[in-house]
Amino acid sequence: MAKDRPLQFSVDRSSPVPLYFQLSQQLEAAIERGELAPGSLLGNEIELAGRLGLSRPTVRQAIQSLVDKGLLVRRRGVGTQVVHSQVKRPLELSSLYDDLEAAGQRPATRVLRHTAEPAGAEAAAALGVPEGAEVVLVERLRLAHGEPMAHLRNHLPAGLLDLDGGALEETGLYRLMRAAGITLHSARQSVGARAATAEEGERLAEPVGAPLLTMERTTFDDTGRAVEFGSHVYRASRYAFEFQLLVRP
Amino acid sequence: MAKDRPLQFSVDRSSPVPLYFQLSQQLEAAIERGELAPGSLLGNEIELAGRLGLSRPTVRQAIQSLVDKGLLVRRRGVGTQVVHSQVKRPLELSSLYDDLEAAGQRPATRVLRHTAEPAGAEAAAALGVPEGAEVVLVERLRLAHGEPMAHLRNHLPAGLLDLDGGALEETGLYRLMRAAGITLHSARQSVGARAATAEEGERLAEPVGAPLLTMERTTFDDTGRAVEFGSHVYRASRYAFEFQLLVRP
DNA sequence: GAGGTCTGATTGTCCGGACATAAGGTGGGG
DNA sequence: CCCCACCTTATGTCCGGACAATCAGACCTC
Repeated sequence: MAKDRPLQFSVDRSSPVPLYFQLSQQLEAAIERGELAPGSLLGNEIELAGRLGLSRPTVRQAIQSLVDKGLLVRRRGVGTQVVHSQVKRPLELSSLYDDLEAAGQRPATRVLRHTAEPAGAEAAAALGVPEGAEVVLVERLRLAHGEPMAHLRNHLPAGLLDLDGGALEETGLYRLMRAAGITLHSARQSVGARAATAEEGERLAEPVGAPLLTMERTTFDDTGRAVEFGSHVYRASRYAFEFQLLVRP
Repeated sequence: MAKDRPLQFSVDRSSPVPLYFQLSQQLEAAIERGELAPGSLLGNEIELAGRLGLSRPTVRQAIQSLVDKGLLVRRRGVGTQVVHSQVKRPLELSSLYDDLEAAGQRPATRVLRHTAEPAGAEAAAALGVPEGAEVVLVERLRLAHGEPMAHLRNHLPAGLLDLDGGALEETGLYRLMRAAGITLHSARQSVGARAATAEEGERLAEPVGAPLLTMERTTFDDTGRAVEFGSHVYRASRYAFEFQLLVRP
C-alpha cells in the first residue's frame, strides 16, 4: 500500500494559514490534478502525521474537511480513499451571474427598474417586514451572448445595502452583498415551471405559452435576518439548473 | 449571560452512542422545541464541558455538527448562538415518495414497466456501461390523492439490485437501495422545463404544450459507481421543488 | 473445500492541556 | 467629546496520548 510515494506534502509553520487548511488544500489540489488516483488509499493517518510532523488530530481535521466536500471517503479498518465520481460543484448559493461567468458565457445585465416601493404581501412576508413598509425593488434582465436568459426581480429590506446602478450591471447581487459585509447563511428556494404570459414572452423573446423555469428564493444572513427575496424567471429553452448534491451520512 | 439555566443536558457513558452525538441530539431537540431561543448564547464551551463532565473537544464536536447543519453560528470572542431563521430541510437526496409522504399526501405508485433492456446512448454514458449493455429499466407513475404527479423513468445497472414489483409500488427507489446495503454518496442533477408532448400530456392528465418540470439525475454510491440514472417529468401545475440550502463558510 | 475464527491494520472516539486570535467593552489620553 | 490602547472573554488551532470498533485477510477446523 505504501509502495509508491509520488507526492510530498509540506506545511509552513510560520504561515498564519492553519496547518490543517494548508494540508487539505494540498490534498485537494493533488486530487484535482489526478496525482491521487480515484479509489487509491491515502495512507494511514498516523504515518501521514508523522511524515509531516503534525499531530493526528490536525491531519484528521484536514481529511475531514475533504470528506465533507465529498472528495474522500473513510472506512474504518480499511482506510481513506479518493472518491471515484466526478465531484464538481456541490450546489452552492451562487448567483446566475457567477454561473454564467464560470461557463464562459460573458453575462450582461440590464437594470430595468431600481426603486423604493411599499412591500406587497408576498415580499413583506418573505422579508419579515410589515406590509406596505418600504423595500428596495430591483428588476434586471440577464443576457448571455446578447440573448435574454432570465428576468430577475429582487426585493431587499430598505437601508440594507447601498446599491449602485453601475455595479448592478457588472456583477451579481450576492457578490455586492458579501462585499458590503453581509454574511450569507442560508436560503429557502422553490423551483417550478409555468407558461409564459404575453409580457414575459416579450421580455424574454419567447412565444406566449412557452415553458419557463421559475425560482423563488429568500436568503438569510447569519443573524437570521432575511436579506433578499427574489422571483426569477428563466427561459427553459436556454437554461437549466445543474448541481451536485451530497448525501449527509 | 449565564443568568438563566433553563435546561440541563446529560450524557450516558455506558451507552454505545458517542458522547458528542448524544449531546448534539439533545441540543438539537432543545432548539427544535424552542427551549433554546433563537439568538441566545449557548454559554461557553469550557463551562459546558465542565458541567457535563466532558472534555472540550467532545463538546466542540457536538456543537460543530450543529453548525454544519446550519442550526448554530459561532463567533470568535462572542460565543455560539442559535440561528434565527427557520431552518427546515437542507436539500437532501430524497425520493419524491418520501417528499410526498412527509407532506401527508399519501403517495401511490403504478409500475408501468419493469424490464431488462440494452442501454441507450444517454443511459449508457450516465451509468458508465457500454452502449447496448443490458440495464434494468423501470417506469413508474407517481400519484397523490389519486391524481398523477410525475412520470419517473429509471435506469439501473444490471444485477445491482433485485427489484420486487410489489416493493416498488409501496416505497421509493432510494429506500430500496439503502435497504440493499448500497451507500448513496452523491448525485448530479439537472432541473429544467419543457412543454408536454401528446404522450406525456395523456399520462399526466395535462393538455399538450402544458409546462412540465423535468429532472435528470445520476446517483453514485461511495465507491464512485453510478447506481441509477433517472429522467423524471413532473406536472408543474401540481409540484415544485422546495429546499433549503446552506452557504459553505 | 467450506465454514467460522483469530489477528493485524485503520479509523472512531475521547481526554486534558496549551497558546493564538478576534470581538467587545473599558478606561485613559488627546 | 472622540479616539485609541488595553483587558476580558470566547472561540480557533494544535498537541500527544489512549482505548474501542470495524474491516479484510489469513488461518484453522470440520
